[in-house]
Amino acid sequence: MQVLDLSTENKILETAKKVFFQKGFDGTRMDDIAKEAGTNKALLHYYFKSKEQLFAKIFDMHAAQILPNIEQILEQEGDIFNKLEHLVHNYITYLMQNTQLPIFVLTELNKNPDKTVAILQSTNNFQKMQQLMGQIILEIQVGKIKPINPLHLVINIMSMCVFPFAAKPMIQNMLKLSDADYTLILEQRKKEVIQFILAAIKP
Amino acid sequence: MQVLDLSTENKILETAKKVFFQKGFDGTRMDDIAKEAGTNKALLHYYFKSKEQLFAKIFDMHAAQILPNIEQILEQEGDIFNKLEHLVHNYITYLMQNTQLPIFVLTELNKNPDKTVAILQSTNNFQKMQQLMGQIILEIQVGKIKPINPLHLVINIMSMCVFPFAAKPMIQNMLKLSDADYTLILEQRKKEVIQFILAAIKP
DNA sequence: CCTAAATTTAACCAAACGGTTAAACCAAAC
DNA sequence: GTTTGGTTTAACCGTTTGGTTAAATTTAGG
Repeated sequence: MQVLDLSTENKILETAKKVFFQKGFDGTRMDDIAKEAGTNKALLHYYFKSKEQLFAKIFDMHAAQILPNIEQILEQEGDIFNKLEHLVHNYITYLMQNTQLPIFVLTELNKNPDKTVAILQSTNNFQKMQQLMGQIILEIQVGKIKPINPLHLVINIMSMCVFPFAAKPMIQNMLKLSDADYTLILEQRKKEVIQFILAAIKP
Repeated sequence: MQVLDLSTENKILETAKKVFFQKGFDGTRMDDIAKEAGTNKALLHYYFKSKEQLFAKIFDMHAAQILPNIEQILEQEGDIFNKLEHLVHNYITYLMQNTQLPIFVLTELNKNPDKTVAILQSTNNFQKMQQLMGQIILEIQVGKIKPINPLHLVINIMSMCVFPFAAKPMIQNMLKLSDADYTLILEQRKKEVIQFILAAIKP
């Protein structure tokens, strides 16, 4: 939930996010956004110049959030296991409040990989990832976790957290799950996923 | 690679697959397909009636392949660990030859979840999944694998296999990997993923 | 108030789009 | 060689789309 800023410009941004998230760039009509925002097309162009620029604004504002907030995790107390537990828990919790984010970002990034620069700029996530992976290597050397390629560990963690959101319709159909079932399962995964990971890496 | 059937109809189908996979339904123009197939728009309508029908044909022909071939796996010899190893290996190997398939299917399925019916029809995958999960439950009772919710195990396996294909641009950027690096990593995952899974579920 | 700037609206435009049509082409059957 | 059927083409059509424009309305400063 967020406080409503009813200025026209913000109303448009809010609506544009909603529509772009649902239908993607190509599937979205400027008129759709205008009507749903209770205004008209010319207004969108007045405030945001073009469809491309409006989309870019929405994308830039949200795309980076598909990555886990590693900075916050690294600063926390506790051992590596505690940190990973927080990572998974916070990550899934955030995605449950932004269920459309993964498929939106993944789709648009795939269609135009150059836009990845935007994600890179906003957070210097590469260094954070390097830090996390460095920490994993240290723990391996100390024998606190099993030898494992940290690259694959990181990819595994992201996969298990993000994929169930991007693949909801597929998994739901494959396993015949209702919407309520699925929400429940996502909720369970906050614990299941970290259990699975710890079982895999604890010596 | 597949043998070329140079009949116009097949040339169109081949090209349509390529373009739809790259740009999705909304991003694809009938003219794009026509030109790339070395023909013209009227031909597409002559053979396939409408954009929707042409797309439906492509989607129906390929969508089901995003699910792992469980049937083949269940029939194989060896214990559950061997079966899972084959599953992961075959699955990743197949996706490496169809890298665009996951993002294509996931995107279109998300935009129109009703189409999931098509996947359901072609393979009765639900029963196969139930069989696999039943087998997992049995192994748990015998104490051959740790107690784990088979639903989450199945989701974890699919996640770790499929996600790296759907999220290639994101992961590549996040970890600063070249295309060659990434291919190598996907190749490694044929072994890494099953290792990770077995470490997590072996008692 | 009055004015000037910012905001909002409705009408309009050209290009792009999916789709149609009628004629041309071409191979096999007679 | 002519007919017949499927195949291919170029030209065309109506609608939708992103974008523009000029006028109308609201807001803020003097």
